[in-house]
Amino acid sequence: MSLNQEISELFHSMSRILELKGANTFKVIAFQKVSRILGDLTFDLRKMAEEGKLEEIEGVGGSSRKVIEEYVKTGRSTDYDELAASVPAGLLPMLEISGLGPKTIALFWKEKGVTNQEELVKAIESGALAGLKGIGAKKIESIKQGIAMLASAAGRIGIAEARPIAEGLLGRLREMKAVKRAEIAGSLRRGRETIGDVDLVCALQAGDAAGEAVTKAFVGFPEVQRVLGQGPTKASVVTVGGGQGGLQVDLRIVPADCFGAAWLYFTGSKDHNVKIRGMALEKGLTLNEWGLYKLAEYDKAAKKTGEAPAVKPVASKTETEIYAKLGLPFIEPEIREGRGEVDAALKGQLPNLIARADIRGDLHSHTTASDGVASIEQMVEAALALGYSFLAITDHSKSQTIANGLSAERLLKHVKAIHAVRDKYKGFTLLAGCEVDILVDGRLDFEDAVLAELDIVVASPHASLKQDEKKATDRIVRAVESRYVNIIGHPTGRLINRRAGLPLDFRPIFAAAAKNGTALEINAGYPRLDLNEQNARAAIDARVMLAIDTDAHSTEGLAEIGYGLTVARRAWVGPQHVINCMSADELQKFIARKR
DNA sequence: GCCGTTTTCGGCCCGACTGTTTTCAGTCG
Repeated sequence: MSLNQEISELFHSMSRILELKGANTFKVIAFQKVSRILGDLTFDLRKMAEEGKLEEIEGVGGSSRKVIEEYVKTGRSTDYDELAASVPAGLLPMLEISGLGPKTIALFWKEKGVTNQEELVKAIESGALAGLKGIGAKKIESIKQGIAMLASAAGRIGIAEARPIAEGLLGRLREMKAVKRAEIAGSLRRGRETIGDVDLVCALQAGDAAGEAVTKAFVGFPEVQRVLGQGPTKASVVTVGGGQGGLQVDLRIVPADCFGAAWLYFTGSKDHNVKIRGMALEKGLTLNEWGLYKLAEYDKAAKKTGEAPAVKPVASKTETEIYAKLGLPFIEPEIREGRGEVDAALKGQLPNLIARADIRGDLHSHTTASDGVASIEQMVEAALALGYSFLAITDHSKSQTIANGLSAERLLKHVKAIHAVRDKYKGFTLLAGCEVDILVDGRLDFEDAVLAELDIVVASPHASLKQDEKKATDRIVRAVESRYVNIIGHPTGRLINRRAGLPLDFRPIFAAAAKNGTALEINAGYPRLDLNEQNARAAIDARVMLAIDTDAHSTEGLAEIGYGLTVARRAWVGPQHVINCMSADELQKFIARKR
């Protein structure tokens, strides 16, 4: 774990302990914010600490600065140690139990001596908790369910697993007459690589007060395994699919006139919402899921649960309109993470995010020559159908025996075959390449003389992914420095929720990549998505060029670039950062410059 | 704990649902 991650987790733990101790909520939130911001940083905290610049980080004040400085120097924090000693360590994991919050955990601890989850289960079974103030039979039952759910939950599930489930439910909602519009919100809309739950927002037809009927139908959909809550404006369920314990889906229903406000609100992130709500207050406005209102009018207006307040909003129908009234341009959902997007928007410095139309070709693909299922011609036809002007065929090298990797001899024959196909497609640039293995010590799987015959080289790590940081980093740097390597494919080799991948120190890698003109790949294939968004953003900050490739093994695979673009957009990447957005000529120059 | 061209003190986003309540606390998002 990197130093930044360690300190981020330290602050997370401190915020949790403070929560349990019933500390001022805003102090809890302040530490949570520090934790999140430090976790997202693209630069090293040690350097910031040494230069005395910690308080320049938004959210870091005097107290947090001291904690960080001490930790950087000594690897510990006396503030944290004191806090940790003040509550039983076993209480912290109990906060993960759904339906059980800090107040109740503290109550059980102080009144019944419950200090961990095991003791909680015993206390429930023995009936020891009955009779405590505010604790009835239903509450006990809900805690029991929460414990069972936690035990069966697989944690956050991947975006590619969650999206089909969400779209299935959306389809059913959209078929209902009372429903005017239904959309995905939350972290799924923002495109996070893993999803804790799915948020859906649904607008009713004008004048239709059928919210109750919609939630009733929703909780009865065949995908629904369990109903967690249900009212006229919202419902919460667990679906059958989506990991071992099912996937939680929250539906929120609003009148059509409030759709923009609700969509904005439920898309989040929480940090983004807090920021723009603060801006609203500064302008004498207040923003909630119903709309943006003049504060004075809003305070006086009649309000009923589940209904828009009885006052005309300043804006509410579309997100664009609400942003505009706050003095902001539209902010793309992928960057609504409280990572400086609102300040950038205010300064007119929002990034021009890369879009599907900017992609002119794919530089990492496989054919039947190794482990793909399509021929060279079929892949070219598929690329043409996508409107691409170039494609690189990059079959595996010899070490990948399991993937039918090519020997030098087979590779050179394959190059000839690719060039023969190339000559048939005028105006299209077909590159003969190879996805060459980066061996354990950073050498490549082919001699330079072989690589010199190729139009483009993608070098990727496939084996020995459990090296220590030093070895792994040296290995990748060596490949970056090779004059024949144009792209490092899936640099860490991680698989979301399955394999951590190489523990790389990216700073020397970025420095070498920028200096040598080697691009780093965002592999668009799920569950790779490697580089991830943090590393991709740090890469462009370090002036490294990126490639976004599908690593397609079929013609259909070539079309699946969406999640790669999502990672890039979340990393504030624009077309100017990505070699797949170059013209074929510029790309050839980018490759030639290195040799 | 953090923050500031209205503020160095006094705010900090806010609503829905549940359960245990006779008017609200806890939890969640």
